[in-house]
Amino acid sequence: MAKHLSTQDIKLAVDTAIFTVQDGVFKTLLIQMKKKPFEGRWAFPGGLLEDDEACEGAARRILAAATGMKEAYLEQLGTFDDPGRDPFGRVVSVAYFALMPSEGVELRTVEKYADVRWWPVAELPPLAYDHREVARVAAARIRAKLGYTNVVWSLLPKTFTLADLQSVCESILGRRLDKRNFRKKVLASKLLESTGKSEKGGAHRPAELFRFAARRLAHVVLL
Amino acid sequence: MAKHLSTQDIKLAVDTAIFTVQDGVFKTLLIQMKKKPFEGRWAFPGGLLEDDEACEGAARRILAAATGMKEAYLEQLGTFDDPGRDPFGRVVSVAYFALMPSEGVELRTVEKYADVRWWPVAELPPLAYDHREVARVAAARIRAKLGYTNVVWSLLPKTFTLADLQSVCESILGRRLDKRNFRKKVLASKLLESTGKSEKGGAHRPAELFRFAARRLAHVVLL
DNA sequence: GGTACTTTTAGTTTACTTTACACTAACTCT
DNA sequence: AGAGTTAGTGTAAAGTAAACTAAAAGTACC
Repeated sequence: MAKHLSTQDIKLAVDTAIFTVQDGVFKTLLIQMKKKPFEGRWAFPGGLLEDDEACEGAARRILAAATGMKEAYLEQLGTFDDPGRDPFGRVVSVAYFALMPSEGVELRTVEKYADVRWWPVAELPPLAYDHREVARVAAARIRAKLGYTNVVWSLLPKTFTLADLQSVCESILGRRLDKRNFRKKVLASKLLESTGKSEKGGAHRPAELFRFAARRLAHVVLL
Repeated sequence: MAKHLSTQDIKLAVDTAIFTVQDGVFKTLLIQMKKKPFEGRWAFPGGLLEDDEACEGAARRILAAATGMKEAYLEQLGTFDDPGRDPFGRVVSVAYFALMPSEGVELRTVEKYADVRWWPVAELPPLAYDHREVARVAAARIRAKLGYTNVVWSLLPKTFTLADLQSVCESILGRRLDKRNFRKKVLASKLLESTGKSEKGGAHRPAELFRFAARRLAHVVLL
């Protein structure tokens, strides 16, 4: 029951929290803001929703603008709408999270921002708006999802070794896994197929290179 | 990068999908619409977000208006924003789902709606907007959540028998569970405590009445 | 060219978890 | 008192998860 007519002076924004694993560290992309009152503060990239634009489309737009990559796993995280979250007025944010391999990404600093960087998820700087909460929710979702789906493919390049795969899982979970049990489970899942090739280069036995049989989200118990 | 200034003629609505289990059937509350072009169609109750109102508050307001109940489990489901979802214009809907016991609920038909009814989730009528999709996502989330949390308390009255609890789980999952294994797991979880009383009334051995030790969301494997 | 070094690869045993399954107990109604 | 109905209980078998050690295949160095 509306007591007063809703003027709906509410704006809709989309924020995209982009995650990767780089050098064995679970990281997220933050931009450094220029405008007050958040001058110098870090935040997830985002922007207002354009007319007739779908939120997911906006999230992809933001993703491409920041990384130059179009291929990434993208999922809606949730909507953050605390009336006090934005000092400029009532802005409701639909947050998405994206997962991508770190290989071949060149961060693009655009005019709008002072800087763009990958930050270890475990050591984030103070964030603008309610982005600390967004980060918390996103990391929890990703960790959980790793356990009951095969999303991890979205963080790896086209081919990879079992050690690479295990390392990515360990980085996100923040704990070590048993190598033999890990290999057993992953191979038994039939999600991977061998490329026949192997990775040369180290002073050790070369590792077989695998690829994912299908890069589509499926529910599987992997860990 | 916005090509044109965002006029943001976008409106924000909140819809609340309310679920219960009644007579062993998993049901959801639908209202019948009066206004065209959805005249006669069924939909989840909802409405525009008021200024300075938090989405969750709006969801609670809608919940109370439809059922008279204030106590219910409430969780954000997701935001549905397909530009074509509402024929009246661009309306983005933040959807919530609620779980409540069916005992003591009196549905209130308000002026705004032609009718209000509980509908079996398995046999929904044609729905307005994209509410079919909302229903699908909500039911999937509830079923999944039943497996790794204790949300089921939100569907039961203060005291209940183990048979009641099992019946509610079965109704939502849509499959039968083994009585002895179910009792074993539930009792081992330490989530329940006995009230000491038992349920009289049937022409059979009376069943012990239990209550939940804590009515707070926790992660537990129950099924 | 041989030896030391490093990482990959593979299988078994043990503990635990899950599933399947059938009878007795307690009460009501006639 | 007997028939009918639901509540309440344990055990064995199968499957899943966890712990654990040694050989294979390459490179680097001498």
